[in-house]
Amino acid sequence: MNRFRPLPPSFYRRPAEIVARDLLGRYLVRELDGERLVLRLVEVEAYLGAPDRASHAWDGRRTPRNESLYLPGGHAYVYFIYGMHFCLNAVTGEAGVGSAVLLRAGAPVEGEERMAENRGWLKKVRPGDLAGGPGKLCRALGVGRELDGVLLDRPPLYIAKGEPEAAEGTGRIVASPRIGVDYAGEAAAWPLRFSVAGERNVSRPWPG
DNA sequence: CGGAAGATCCACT
DNA sequence: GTGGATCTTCCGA
Repeated sequence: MNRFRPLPPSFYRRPAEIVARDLLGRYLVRELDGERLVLRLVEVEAYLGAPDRASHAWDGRRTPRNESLYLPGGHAYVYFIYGMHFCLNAVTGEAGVGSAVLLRAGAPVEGEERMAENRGWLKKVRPGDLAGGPGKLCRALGVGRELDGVLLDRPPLYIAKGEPEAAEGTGRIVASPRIGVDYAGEAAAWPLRFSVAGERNVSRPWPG
């Protein structure tokens, strides 16, 4: 049987924080030039949409850049940030909500060599840091603007069942405040960053 | 219209 | 710990 069967769109049509936890341990699969690149998701963040000041959809904001954030759950939202980097999200909930899960870090499962090549000028590819951060993750997988708005249930980009952490209970899942959102008032403290305890392939250590 | 800052990362001190 | 890369959006003049 296929180890990399995609999750259906219905998986994503739930609240972002539920989907975020459920995504930990899943396989993020990218097919690139006939090659299969696979990361096991170890760090994600939930963004809640209009009520969440840290979200690109805060207060219902709509711009050309974030348009795909309002698609139905199960689509990709890829955006360009700091004039340098792409970030990949899985849109969650129903169409028009604007909630999503940012895929922050993954551990290599397949295609590690190619992913290291993709990193290119984002060099310093050290063990445990191949995709340890949202910009690095996109760079490693060759994810760019052309994948903004695609459905995540088929090649060339999908998320497969993998080895979900949530299925083991919450013992291995750590919740903490999101990274780089200090400007977001109360929302900055919401514990919407989720990572796998003990994983070294994360963007930053855990608090405490 | 201009300046500032951002869901980032790297090089250097 | 600081500065730079330089796209996109926001806000004040």
